[in-house]
Amino acid sequence: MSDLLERLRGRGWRLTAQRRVVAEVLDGDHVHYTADEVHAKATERLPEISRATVYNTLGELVSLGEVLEVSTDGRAKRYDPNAHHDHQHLVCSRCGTIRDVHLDSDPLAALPVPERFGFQVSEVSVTYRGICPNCHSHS
Amino acid sequence: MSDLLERLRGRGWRLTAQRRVVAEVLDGDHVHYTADEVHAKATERLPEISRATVYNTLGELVSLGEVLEVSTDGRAKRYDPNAHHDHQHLVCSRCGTIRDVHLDSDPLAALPVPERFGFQVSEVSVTYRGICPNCHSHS
DNA sequence: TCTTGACTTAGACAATGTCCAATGTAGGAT
DNA sequence: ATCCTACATTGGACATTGTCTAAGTCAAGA
Repeated sequence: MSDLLERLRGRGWRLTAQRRVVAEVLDGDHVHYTADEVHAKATERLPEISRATVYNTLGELVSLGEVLEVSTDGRAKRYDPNAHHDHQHLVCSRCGTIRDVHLDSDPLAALPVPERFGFQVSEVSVTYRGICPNCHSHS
Repeated sequence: MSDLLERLRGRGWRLTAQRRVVAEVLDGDHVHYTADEVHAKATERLPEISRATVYNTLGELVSLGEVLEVSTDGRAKRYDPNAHHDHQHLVCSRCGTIRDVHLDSDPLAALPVPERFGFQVSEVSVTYRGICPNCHSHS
């Protein structure tokens, strides 16, 4: 993730302790925290970081295309640092955990042109829901 | 939609003016209101209806499988009365309007079994995003 | 028509997210 | 090394969306 910080600095991002901490928290694969979870974890390393800054920074990372915003339920959005690998999500309807998954075929191809109603379609997201093995064995 | 009311009454639903009004508001195709929009429209016909009742009734309709809950952005959930026809959604990233669309192929087939990680997948939702013709011409 | 349990209500509360004015600071300029 | 200043951060008020509860109301069966 440190190359991320380099890349952003090259784009004129001012590098602050707060931004570095947020980026560090998001580091890793299969990480899907809510904004407040990111804030809680960031607070462990930088106790005075404010909620507003975390929201701002996450929003910037999303605009810059470095992080994906995932709204799986109607609850809090989750942030996915794995933005450079095309993937979709598999969500457990019981416990809410998320897995990244990779598809066989481009879901955009499944939408016939007449069904696009003149929209310039630029993005597709596919969410699979089901019960994860862990919840299933405990039921 | 009046057959809906009949069906629900058969399932032990007590038929009240409030529930009738909510169902009437949801009547129609390509209707995707938020809960508060439903409340506003319901208020036109039944001024004293409360927000809590609208939320309750929508929740019941969803549990009964008569209405779909759609969370397209991280904002308010929208309610889709077209629950009995399999379909997906196309959302305008600018103005937020939603169209129902129908796919060529089953999106479940695009997820290879090894990518299911032992989940019992029961549901798929596909959301396409883009700029609608109206927003595009006004840009 | 009476009765009763289900329904509705108003408003407090909770969770998530946004905004703003005051303050602080990264990094280029000197 | 220090100074400047535009950009970043802060805290707290506010907004939006949704949930809960206690008290009152009513649909529909007896």
